Amino acid sequence: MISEKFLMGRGRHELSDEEKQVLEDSIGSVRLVPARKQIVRAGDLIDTSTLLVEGFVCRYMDDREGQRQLVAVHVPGDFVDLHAFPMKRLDHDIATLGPVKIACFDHRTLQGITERYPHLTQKLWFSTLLDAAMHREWIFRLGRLGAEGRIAHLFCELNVKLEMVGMAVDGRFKLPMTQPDLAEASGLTGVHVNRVLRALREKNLLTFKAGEVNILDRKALAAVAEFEPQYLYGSRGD
Amino acid sequence: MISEKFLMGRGRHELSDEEKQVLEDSIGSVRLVPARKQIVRAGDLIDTSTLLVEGFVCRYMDDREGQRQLVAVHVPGDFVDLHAFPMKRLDHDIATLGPVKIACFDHRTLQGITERYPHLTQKLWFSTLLDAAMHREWIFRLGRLGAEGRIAHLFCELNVKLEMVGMAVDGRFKLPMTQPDLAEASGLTGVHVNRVLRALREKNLLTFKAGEVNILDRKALAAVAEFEPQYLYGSRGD
DNA sequence: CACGAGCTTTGATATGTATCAGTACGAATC
DNA sequence: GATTCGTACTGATACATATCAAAGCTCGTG
Repeated sequence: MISEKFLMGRGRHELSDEEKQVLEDSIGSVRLVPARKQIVRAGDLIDTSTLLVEGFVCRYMDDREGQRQLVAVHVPGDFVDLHAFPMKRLDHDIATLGPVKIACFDHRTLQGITERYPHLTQKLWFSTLLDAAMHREWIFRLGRLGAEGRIAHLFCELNVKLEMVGMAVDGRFKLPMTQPDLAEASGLTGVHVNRVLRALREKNLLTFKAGEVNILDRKALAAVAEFEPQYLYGSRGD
Repeated sequence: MISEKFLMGRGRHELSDEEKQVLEDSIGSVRLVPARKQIVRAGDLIDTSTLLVEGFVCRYMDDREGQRQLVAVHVPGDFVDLHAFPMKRLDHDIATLGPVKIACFDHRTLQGITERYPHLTQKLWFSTLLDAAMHREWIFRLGRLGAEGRIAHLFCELNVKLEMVGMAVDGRFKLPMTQPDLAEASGLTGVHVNRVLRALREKNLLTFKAGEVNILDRKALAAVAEFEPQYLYGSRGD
């Protein structure tokens, strides 16, 4: 099932078999996209939304000098631009990090879901709000944490998200990002990211080498990051 | 009509008279809350959502030392914690800035709307995504702008939002925030906010005195802030 | 197999913002 | 009319991060 990772670890079990099937049958096409390609440009009118099946994509905005600020990093199972369905346009760009596989959902098909499946619709809504919760956490990260905390927080978040879809084991996972990418996600320069990574390495908190993250001391890293993962689950009661 | 400002300036006209009435009739109670009171605490299970009718509220998260980071400032017409309806819990706190009037919507009532009024439901969904768009803009603001840009951006955003509901005229509006509040919204210290405000004043861009903002040079201020307001309208095609 | 482009790493210096330590002012309270 | 408390403002110094410059490394490509 192509959509099997959707909401995995965040209430996928609350979808009925019928709902899972409706979602799966709503997939219009599946595409492969190479690394470092733009998928959507800010301002474009769009009529499909994208579920990430394999690989990593990011969302970002450019400042006046063309410098990027990443606003989200997505992993398999994320409905990357579902919010474009109610919004019609995107206010930012989306690009791949590594090579990816994506599933496209036509907005007319999604429209049909909202008319016939209110519970499934609410789950789709819910998934867009998980993104909003992550956005808030990033605001906190950039507003209140120093450089080490920001980088540490990013790795903590990715680790939990990847664990939920079985792509991180024991604090180890692949991540097709460079140091300048981490800088763009953290409001720092590439040079400084390099020094921060060394500091984290020397404290035996984590290593990041050749696109491979290894979290050595999860608890200490979370402390540096002031990281509390509840927001990733939607803070639900169950 | 208590809910008359909901989506005002962002597609309220796309709601039918029936839908407006359904929304109005869904109001469970209207409450007055004094300034500087917490309305919702992070982690609480909640079963109502709050439409802001009059006044200002903010959402925020605390760091380990109890320092706040504001993640949003809300103005009348904003459905402050509608996202708590699909989410059940909040991952952050909500507090009033000045005294406010709020309208409460029971989640069971909202549930009924999602089952019977798919178009209205989509508008509610849309309104939560406007918040997400603002969150993204704040990430950009904190990640890529310096102190002057951050403060300028905040004022630009509030000006546009307040204009949409008729509460800002010609760049002038009331804002019950202190300099330390601005600092908490901008990832700065209160002391530095004070210097930044002086700089903006000396450049004849804006004044902020006794809770009253006066934007003197809107265009120049927007330039400092790298501010482009499309995101506030939901980037819609119309 | 050599080359080049982008990534990683390092050092020296510059700059922006925080921190510390107050003073001044204004509005509410007695 | 004096007092108090929060808010606004100022100066001196410390620190974190940016900027500039350059060398080494890696991997894909011709």
